[in-house]
Amino acid sequence: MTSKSKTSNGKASKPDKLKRAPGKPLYDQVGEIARKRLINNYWKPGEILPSEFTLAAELSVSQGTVRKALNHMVTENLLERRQGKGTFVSEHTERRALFLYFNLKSKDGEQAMPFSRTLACELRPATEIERTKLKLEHGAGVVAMHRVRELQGRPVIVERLTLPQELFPGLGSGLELPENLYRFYQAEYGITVAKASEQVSAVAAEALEAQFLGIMPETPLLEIDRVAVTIDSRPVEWRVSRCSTSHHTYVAERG
Amino acid sequence: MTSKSKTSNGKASKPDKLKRAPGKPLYDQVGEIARKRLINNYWKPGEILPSEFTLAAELSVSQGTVRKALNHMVTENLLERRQGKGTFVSEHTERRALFLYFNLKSKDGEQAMPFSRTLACELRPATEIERTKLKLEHGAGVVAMHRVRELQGRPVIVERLTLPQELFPGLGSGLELPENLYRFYQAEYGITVAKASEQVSAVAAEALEAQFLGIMPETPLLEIDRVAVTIDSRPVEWRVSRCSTSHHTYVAERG
DNA sequence: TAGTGGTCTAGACCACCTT
DNA sequence: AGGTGGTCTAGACCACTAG
Repeated sequence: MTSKSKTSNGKASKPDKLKRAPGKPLYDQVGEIARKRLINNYWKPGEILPSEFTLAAELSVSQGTVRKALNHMVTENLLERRQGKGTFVSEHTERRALFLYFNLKSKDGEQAMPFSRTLACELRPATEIERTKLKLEHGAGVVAMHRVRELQGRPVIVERLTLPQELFPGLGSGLELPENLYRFYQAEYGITVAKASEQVSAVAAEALEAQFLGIMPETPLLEIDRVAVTIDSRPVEWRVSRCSTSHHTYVAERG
Repeated sequence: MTSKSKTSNGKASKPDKLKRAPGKPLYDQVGEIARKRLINNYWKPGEILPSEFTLAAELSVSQGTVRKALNHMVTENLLERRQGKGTFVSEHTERRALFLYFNLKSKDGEQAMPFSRTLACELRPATEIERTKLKLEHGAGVVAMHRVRELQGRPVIVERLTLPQELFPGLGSGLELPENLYRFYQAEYGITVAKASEQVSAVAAEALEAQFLGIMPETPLLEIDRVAVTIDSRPVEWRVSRCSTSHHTYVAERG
């Protein structure tokens, strides 16, 4: 082991030339290196990447191979390309929060911005279901929050959020939470939500929920159970939203 | 107009050479031609396409340009590629129906096949809401059907389907409907569903629905309102499914 | 062995942005 | 003018499938 370089850690420490590996296209290897650089924050949100030619030279592949790898990451919303300027690491902007991670639309066609009030925030040990959802060890702690979210001035969502305490040190000490949480996670804790899985079902409103939403108890609500994960699939947030669907619907495209 | 050929109709009648157009990449033009050939059934479901080189020669572009156009259509599930064999027009298989267009999963992890019983089927003029959903003219007729669908032997979904009569001549004359409707539309009527938009909300079970599902009236149900469209975005089917979510949830991936 | 799609390269030119 | 990503080409070689 005379070489100091490592091709596998994603650092820019003069990686060895990439070699064709059986069943492993070069562009996948380029993609893995790029992913690692995002994961370990060597490339940070909002920053510009080296040009395709620079990366190609660094990794001893052609520009077209780098291009294919980066384009794939663009389809995953990890990178953004701007002609004439360069390739940038995606940030959690307002637009992204709304289009990618907020799927309640008004039945009257309007896409409304939610406004949230945080009701409570506590630190405590994870329950069993929380450990399962967030893949936590026995004894791990969580930050648990409650919110009510309004659309067009009307309370529409009551929400319970659970985060691994370990990933968010200091969170929960009576501070005002911003509207765009994923941007907050990214900016304050270096944690980037890359995708989320949702399970949707119908439930009856409990007494307290009904009060917050200004509806009758037992009214049918849409329950969205979401686990958000990082690029490397580590769970970051468990969120259960209960939504009044009298004026809004949850939308999805299929196929 | 001395030339008999038309580059715009998607037929294989010796199209003119494609030319670079401002703001219109060649691969988009190739994609448009390929789409038209799918739309007018010049290339039929299950059939093999000419090889990349053949298409490239026909359209006077390079193989790489054809490749880019076809790959994009693969991501839209319009085509399938099989190494060493060729490129094929997608069919509505069992797999596709389940993975792309059936999004209720058992909470116990099992992915169950639905089993459907058709309760009623009638021909009648479209209502106003049906005309809106299916983009029909005043006075147009529809085929309206009712189904109950079971998962693991348990009735879980009551479903109302509405189709434009014009697109499905002869449908509704007391025939048994198959489980995979989209394959049926494709095989019997040459109509291919390419994608669908869904609006999900929570509703209370009506008396009759409750009876069919073996639950109490007023139980919260998940309502999925889906409009399915063809490659060229013409509405084909409006489907409203009301689902009991005691043992199943609707799943979606975001980001 | 021949044909197909899949990978990779090298180079040309274009469109856009910055200086 | 120079740098960036975007398009397009041409050609080489590989992997898989078929007859």
